[in-house]
Amino acid sequence: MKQGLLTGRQREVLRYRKQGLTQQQIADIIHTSKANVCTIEKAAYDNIEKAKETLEFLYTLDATHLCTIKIGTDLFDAVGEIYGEAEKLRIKVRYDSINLINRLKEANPGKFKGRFVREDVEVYINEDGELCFG
Amino acid sequence: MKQGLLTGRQREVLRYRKQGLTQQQIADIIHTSKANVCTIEKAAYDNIEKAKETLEFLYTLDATHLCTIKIGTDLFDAVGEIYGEAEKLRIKVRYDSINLINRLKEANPGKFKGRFVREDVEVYINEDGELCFG
DNA sequence: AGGCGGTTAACGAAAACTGTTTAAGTTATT
DNA sequence: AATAACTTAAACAGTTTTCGTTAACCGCCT
Repeated sequence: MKQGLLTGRQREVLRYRKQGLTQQQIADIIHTSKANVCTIEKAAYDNIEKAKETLEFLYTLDATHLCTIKIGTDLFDAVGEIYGEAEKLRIKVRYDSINLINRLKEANPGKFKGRFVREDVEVYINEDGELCFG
Repeated sequence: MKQGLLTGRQREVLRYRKQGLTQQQIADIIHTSKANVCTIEKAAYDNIEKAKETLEFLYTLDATHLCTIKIGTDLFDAVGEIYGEAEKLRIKVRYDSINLINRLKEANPGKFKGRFVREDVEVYINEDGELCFG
């Protein structure tokens, strides 16, 4: 039923969508509700997103540990720490402060509350200055 | 904890492995057994494989439905059917009989028993003669 | 033979995922 | 304004993953 991340249902829906069918038309064909088709389609795109992120991680696996942002840290201090540590390694970070904060928040939304870090965040950097968080 | 397909544990193990540590060394660091490190690493590679397959599917999403191999069909008849239908569409299949059978079996091992099909198999083809099965 | 690196199988518990339905909400088109 | 297309959220039951343990197994090396 499953190849890769996508269930049989999800592949089915994506194919019909590629053919230009509406969610209602697909629902009729596969004998379910249009709401369900919507859910399945959404789940499919979530899975595709996950697949991309996974391979993305592989490409940044050559990164080395830069520092740990401790719980309770202010985001602006975290940025300073990251720049400081990167400088020690003589690596130029690929992001300015603003983008760095955005990347931090996007990487793990649950770990941040306003300006503060709610859980330790590991920071990794590769020789190109690309960052990733774990 | 999860980004993409990989759990935090899995990313952790992959990073340490990239640094050249043995499973036993990693087990000591993360306080578990080497058997567990092995399992986690294997699961990580399974997930990476899944991610690749998922994106692979996306690239073949432009395929159109070619035919349905009905349950109980002999594999060799299935091959004939696929060639026949492809010819109707004036598309040259990218595989000879042998490779076609291999691709069929690999695509969904559970659906085949010896020379026979145990479950309906949908066959799709794109304009390059590339096949995929659902 | 014994140590080391790696793998596998079996099993339990907790967590996450899947397909559905129902119901309420957009947005776009006519 | 009305309809169609689409989105979202909550809740459910069933299934699958994940992490961990224990114990056994293989190949290689000195």
